Amino acid sequence: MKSEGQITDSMFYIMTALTRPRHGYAIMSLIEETTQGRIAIGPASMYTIIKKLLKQEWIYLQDGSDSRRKVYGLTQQGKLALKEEVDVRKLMLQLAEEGLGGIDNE
Amino acid sequence: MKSEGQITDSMFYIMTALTRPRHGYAIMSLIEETTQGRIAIGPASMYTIIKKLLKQEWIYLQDGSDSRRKVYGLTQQGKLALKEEVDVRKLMLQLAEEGLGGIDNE
DNA sequence: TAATAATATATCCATTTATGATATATCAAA
DNA sequence: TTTGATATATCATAAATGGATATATTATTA
Repeated sequence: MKSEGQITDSMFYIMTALTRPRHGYAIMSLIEETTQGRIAIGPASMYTIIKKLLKQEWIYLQDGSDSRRKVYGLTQQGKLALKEEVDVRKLMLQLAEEGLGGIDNE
Repeated sequence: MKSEGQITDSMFYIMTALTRPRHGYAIMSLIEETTQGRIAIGPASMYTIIKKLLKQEWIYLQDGSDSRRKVYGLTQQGKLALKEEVDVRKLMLQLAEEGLGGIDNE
């Protein structure tokens, strides 16, 4: 895929979870619960992506987080990036639904 | 992510494009055009994924395809898989939109 | 008609991403 | 007090991705 910082699936899911400030473990749980276990991001992926998002300044570490519960949130940049990503994903979803809807035969 | 055959972004895009039978080059073009260039899948990724989807029997090679234009389409299995994926993606999109909508402050 | 551009499939290989396994520590509950 | 849940973190490996490149065909156009 193109563009410097492509938003991967996992990044998208994590950023989505962070539209409300959450700590890492809560992010994983939310995604797993929301998708009824169909998508699960393990700790390795999680913290890899968290690091990347921090460096990119799309998320921030909330002040007052102790080492036990590190709470992250989306920065304004992060929100903008997510908004754009939502638009692209909506487009593709629409296409998929149109396609699936129109074909009942083989 | 979990489950044997996780559907990646690129797979999803390609499968979406194949809700209507298309040959490889047309798939790439469609995705690039639809997303206004924001997502582009190169030939390397394309044919890697095509192979995988064929093996998985989520797509089939249409009879009568010559070596110049190999037309692929979704199998019933493929359609089912795509449908499920659409549902999960819809859920996450909804979450993202709710989250973005609700937060205007920092 | 010769050359050029667009169409189309295909693979090599380096890079980037993702992830299972594992470690460590804290807290709650039985 | 020990078991299970919560929570962060990393290593080593596996998987996915993409740029570059090769090759062939078809269409265009000078």
